[in-house]
Amino acid sequence: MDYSQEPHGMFLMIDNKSFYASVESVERGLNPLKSVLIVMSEADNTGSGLVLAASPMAKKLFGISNVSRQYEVPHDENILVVPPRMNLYIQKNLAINKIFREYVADADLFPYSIDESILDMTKSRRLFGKTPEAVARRIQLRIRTELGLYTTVGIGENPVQAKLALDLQAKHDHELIGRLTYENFPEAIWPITNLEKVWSIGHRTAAHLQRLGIHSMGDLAHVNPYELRQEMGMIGAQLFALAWGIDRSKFHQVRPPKEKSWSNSQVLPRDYKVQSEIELVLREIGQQTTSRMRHHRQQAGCISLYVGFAWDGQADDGRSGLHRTRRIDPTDNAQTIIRELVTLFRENWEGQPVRNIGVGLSRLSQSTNLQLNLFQNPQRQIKDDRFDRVIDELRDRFGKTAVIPASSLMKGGTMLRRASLVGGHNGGNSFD
DNA sequence: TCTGGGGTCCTAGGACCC
DNA sequence: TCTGGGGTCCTAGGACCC
Repeated sequence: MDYSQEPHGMFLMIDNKSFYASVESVERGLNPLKSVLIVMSEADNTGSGLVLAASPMAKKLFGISNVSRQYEVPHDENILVVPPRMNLYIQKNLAINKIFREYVADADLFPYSIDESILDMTKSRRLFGKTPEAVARRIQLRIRTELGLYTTVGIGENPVQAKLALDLQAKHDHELIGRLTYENFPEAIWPITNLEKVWSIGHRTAAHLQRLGIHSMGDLAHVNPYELRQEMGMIGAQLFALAWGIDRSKFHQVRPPKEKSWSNSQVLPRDYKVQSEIELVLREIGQQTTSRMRHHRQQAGCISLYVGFAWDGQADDGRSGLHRTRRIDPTDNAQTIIRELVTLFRENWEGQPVRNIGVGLSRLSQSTNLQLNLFQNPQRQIKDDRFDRVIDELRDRFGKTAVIPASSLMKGGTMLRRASLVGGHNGGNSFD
């Protein structure tokens, strides 16, 4: 493989070790590496809590993993169980990225998720250390000293190498640093046989590769790339590049995509069988999603509805449900969007018990002035629109529970209970 | 596994147009 | 009309990530 045409930069992918659990430990004056602490979601719509994060010692001593269920967590007084405070984690994430900006220009910093960022240090590396590892240690120390948090760093010549170095090496390294280059890539990565561990290979793809006789990253690197592309489409071409540590797409894969849709979904506390109850939740979610979108001064040209059915006792792998999308005239009017959602639901639902409801808005565009629909009473439309905006404003100023539809107090409504959640989890304070 | 929640991207077939 | 070719839009569905 000739790497001379490939980009040779210096990228750091930095993540926070057990981020939520570490923040909670620091807040309590505990060392994040020594505390035995788990952050448990209190979202009670399913009745069973979810472990969002476990400290390294909680994982080691009690075998608790990040998405453990409540009932899997042993009862032990040595385990500190705390509720999530999403807003606090967002604040810490901002503080961390502020430190990163001292090492790279704004344009070379790419926050990837709440606990991961990519730094393109190709231009600035010489300023901060002799070797990439030295630069990484320096940044780690800064964050450790200022915020008390431990970070894990993957170093690569391109973003994908940095990501794999982070996931596959740094997390097991005693200095919490991993480094991949074009040169050491085969030695480091090809022996991997548990393909699911590799970023971008999920359960289904791993099984597909197994079926093709590909049992290791080395196997993947030595297939005929044209045949793989034939078999798996563009994914096949990407996987082949991945096996060689090549990142042709630059940031396209690793970079967090720009918001192109808004969606909300929830698991219901029980199976819903009554149409009016299902539609009530559907309206609430429609209202919520529309409200978020409008907050960003956008309107939607496409709506989608997801209705997941209750598990019927069949051992079917795939969960049954219906997913429908529909083009609409671009609008940011909640009543219009909700009407479309309900219509879509009624057209497709055949009475199955429902456990999961989701709403998506896409084909977004900047909403300018209200576009009047020719076929409806203009006064009514203007009034609807003004009403929506007033509600948004109240929610912005006084929180999401300031104004809720009276219908939400009815049986089946979940909005009130969920209003204080951030990302589906407890926000931890009243403003977000 | 008997249900967490919010996202994006890719593929394929049908409808429709010129 | 035993039958062209290229393109776009729409919808459904699959897969993956944090």
